[in-house]
Amino acid sequence: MRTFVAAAEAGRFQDAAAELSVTQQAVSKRIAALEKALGVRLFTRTARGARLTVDGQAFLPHARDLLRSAARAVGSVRPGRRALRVDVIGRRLAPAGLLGDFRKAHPEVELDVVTLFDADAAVDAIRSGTIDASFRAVTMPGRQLPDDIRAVRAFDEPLQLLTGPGHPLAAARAVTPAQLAGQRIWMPGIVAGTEWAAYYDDLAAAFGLTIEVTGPDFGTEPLLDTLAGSGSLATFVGEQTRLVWPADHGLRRIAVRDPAPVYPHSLLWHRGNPHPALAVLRDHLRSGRHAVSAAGSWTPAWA
Amino acid sequence: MRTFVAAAEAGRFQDAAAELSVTQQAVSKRIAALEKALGVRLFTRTARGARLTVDGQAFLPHARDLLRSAARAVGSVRPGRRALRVDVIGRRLAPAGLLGDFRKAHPEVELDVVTLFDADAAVDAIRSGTIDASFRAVTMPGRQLPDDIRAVRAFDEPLQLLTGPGHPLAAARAVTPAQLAGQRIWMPGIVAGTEWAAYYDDLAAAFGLTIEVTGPDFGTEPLLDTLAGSGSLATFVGEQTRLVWPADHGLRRIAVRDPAPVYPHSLLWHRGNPHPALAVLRDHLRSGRHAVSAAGSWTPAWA
DNA sequence: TGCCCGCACAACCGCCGGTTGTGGCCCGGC
DNA sequence: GCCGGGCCACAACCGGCGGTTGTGCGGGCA
Repeated sequence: MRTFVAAAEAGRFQDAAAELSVTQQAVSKRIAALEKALGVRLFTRTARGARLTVDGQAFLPHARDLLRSAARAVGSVRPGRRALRVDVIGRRLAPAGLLGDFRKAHPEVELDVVTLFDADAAVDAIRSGTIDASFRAVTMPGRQLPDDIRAVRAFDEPLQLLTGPGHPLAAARAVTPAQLAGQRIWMPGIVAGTEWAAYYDDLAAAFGLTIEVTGPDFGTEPLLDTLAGSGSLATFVGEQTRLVWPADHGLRRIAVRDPAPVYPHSLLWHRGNPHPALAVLRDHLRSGRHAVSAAGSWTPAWA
Repeated sequence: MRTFVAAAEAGRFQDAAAELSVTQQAVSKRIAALEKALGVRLFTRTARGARLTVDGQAFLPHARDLLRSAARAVGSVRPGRRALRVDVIGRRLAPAGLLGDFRKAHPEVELDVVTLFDADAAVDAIRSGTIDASFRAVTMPGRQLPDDIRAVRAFDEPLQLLTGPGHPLAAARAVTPAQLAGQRIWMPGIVAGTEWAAYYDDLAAAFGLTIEVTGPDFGTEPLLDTLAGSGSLATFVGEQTRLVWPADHGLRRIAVRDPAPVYPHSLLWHRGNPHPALAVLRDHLRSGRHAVSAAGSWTPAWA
């Protein structure tokens, strides 16, 4: 591909060969091999060089795109000056959406999103320089952040109740946490010891809820299927969580108010991290309308 | 890259090897070679398979992107079911911008834009199936379209006058063609015998203009430089033409009215072309607000 | 603790992709 | 019209890349 682009730009195989530090014959063989693989002729050979055919013209922007893609791929892991790397809890949760907004607002910033196992791994990765920042709960009960880690409360995300159409609360426009006492709240896939488990433990204790965090995580589709078919099960989802409906199950998202439980997303980073894009991200968080803890909301005491 | 993605998805080199119909050792060597080339470790090898490192997680979406890019590249020249291929006169002129809008409105359509030498080549390419459609002047004086070519007037693009700050008309908000009689209009790079030359010939004859189409085309930058430094030269540009200012030269774009010369862009295609995206493009042209010949505009008699 | 699964290393080898050498074609100049 | 030069294709050659088979090793799990 690189040879093709070089030849297209130079207009002559010989110049492309010089550019790539190979012989003209090597360029000729490379182009011939590419043409054979594609089944079309990319250049018309003349006595004064090689000009693109129509197929070649159509192919050229795709070839450039592929080279750009390859450069971005290398740039994402290049030691030293790699792209900004941010850890999020889940790809479909609010932090991931926020990073999507950030990407749109700053398309020039190379950004990679990863998901680490837990908050401890995230802190370790931040300290070792493996990642640049992490969206996690700022503090866990009984845990203390190391001195070299900085954190800001980035934004709070209200929780909503997700139920099937047969649930007793399905028709409600909003519910209070007190109304949920006694209801079965099912949160499979929550690993004990993580900040999510701590959050839901506190939430359950504060309002007398029954939250089942047991059970393996089979993915969202089976969860949604089960919810849709159950008349008694419900689960919590973040307000900004984007679900992919496998089909229309008649699922209902119901606001929770008085007080509204909100999940406190925070941004963690290393004190001495010099990555220029990190400052851009922090500015974006500050300048955006990422409201923090409106009145009438609930967060755990440790947040 | 394909091996990396397969291994990341499978979680085990052996399964990826089966998927790719090679041995496990080959996959191991490929991954090792990629890691060596990148200078980072992409997988952590365990007794139960291979899991992505943080670097590997960051790399994975870029690898997928590269594979998609490669598939698009192949798709652009795949004989039979290739992407929709449309010829435009110039990459910075209105038809190219229109196709950009079309791309945004229909991101699912694979679209390639090419530029053929002249209208005859475009018609030949349409008849031979090399391209699917062409934005060209629908008819040339004295020429007749073949029976198997369909054409619709797609949209008319008003011309503007482009001058430097020292030009006598630089301060005008609008001019009439009659005012331009005697002024030097410079249109380098227009090849005699093309529809552009015919258009400007007719325009010059209709209003007594002096249009110099001679001279080779050195690109837009030298043209803009010359215009900016000249107190007497001017040129025509399409209203929707996007110029790249090399620097702020104080260039002025001045509307032309009473009547407004408009360039009649048309879409040409082959009667029997079954490409599904071609119908989408034609629908897009019909449904959009691509006004044709408003009152008070001028076009050549042959349009 | 022993088995077994899964990846790495070693040795081997075919062929891919580079080189040098040469031929042919097209265009421009004399 | 012939000659010359520039540019690409073809041929022959060869080293090493990338595949194979065979084997070693380490870490879970019974």
